[in-house]
Amino acid sequence: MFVGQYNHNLDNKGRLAVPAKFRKELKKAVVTQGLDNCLVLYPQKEWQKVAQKFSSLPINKANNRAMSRFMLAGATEVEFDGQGRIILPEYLRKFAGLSKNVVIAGLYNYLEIWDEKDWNEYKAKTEKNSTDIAEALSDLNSSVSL
Amino acid sequence: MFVGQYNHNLDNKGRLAVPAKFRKELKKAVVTQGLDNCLVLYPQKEWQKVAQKFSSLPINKANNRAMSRFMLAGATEVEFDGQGRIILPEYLRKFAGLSKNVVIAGLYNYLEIWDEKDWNEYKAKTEKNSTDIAEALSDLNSSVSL
DNA sequence: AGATAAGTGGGGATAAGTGGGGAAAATAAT
DNA sequence: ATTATTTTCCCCACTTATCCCCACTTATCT
Repeated sequence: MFVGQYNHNLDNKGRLAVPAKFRKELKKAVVTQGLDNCLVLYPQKEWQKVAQKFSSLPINKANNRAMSRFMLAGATEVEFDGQGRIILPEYLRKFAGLSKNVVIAGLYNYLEIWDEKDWNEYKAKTEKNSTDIAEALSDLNSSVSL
Repeated sequence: MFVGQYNHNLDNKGRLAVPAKFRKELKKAVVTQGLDNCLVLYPQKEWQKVAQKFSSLPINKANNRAMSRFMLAGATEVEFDGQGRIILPEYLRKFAGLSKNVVIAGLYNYLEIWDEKDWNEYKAKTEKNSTDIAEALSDLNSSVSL
């Protein structure tokens, strides 16, 4: 499964090299918009599950419709070239505010793609509050033990 | 299981020799960010449990996402080279403020990795207040896990 | 003190990441 | 319909980082 974070560069053709360790577990993948202004990359299998979930949400709630459109309509299938790179279409790069320096993070069963600057800011914020967040978590869900 | 503390040196390639006594019980391991600014090293088995929990948190809550990113994206699978060393990636060294002198402490079912200076300060502080801290501990007898 | 194991440091081979050129395909224009 | 222009894709080459091995130093055990 996917863990860790890597700093890679987006070249001027919109190509992004997926870390070799992740690549091995990925043949086909789907990239779409994620929360907190990042992109998410699912292996084909995981994507099926996610898409299923969103498409089966009751459509009477406005929030459900919005979320489904966000995730499903924003999605693109990506393939790897000989060097293990994928092409991120312009609208996704724009959405996530990607310039050149990009962070690819493994979140166990999927990947996230961030603009490096945003990632660093988010990380700094989280680390500063990590103790509080951890304590709040364990209040809500006592089964999470560190 | 893991007990005791060792002072080791990080070389300029980011490598850290794991104490031989610990090494014997570890084939594969995962290092990630811990609370109080240290790194945590889990044996593969322990890690599976932890990762499972974090990866299955509902992603609709901001705190859940933050915590998952902290623990999962902060993690790295580490392997031992012929000399029993692991490589700590730059972002983890930076997170824990590791320079050269490092303390590796066994906490029964996992290891902690500290910058030596921080460790000494933390130790001094807690030893001075140990009785107070013990008093404030909630029900050690019940199922509370630290 | 000698022997053995553990920890530390560095160099060379190999793989991973990055950038760019050119062929093929698609689209658009005459 | 043919040509021209743009876009996509594949391949090659370079640079940088990672891994593996060897050698030295320090500590531990008998």
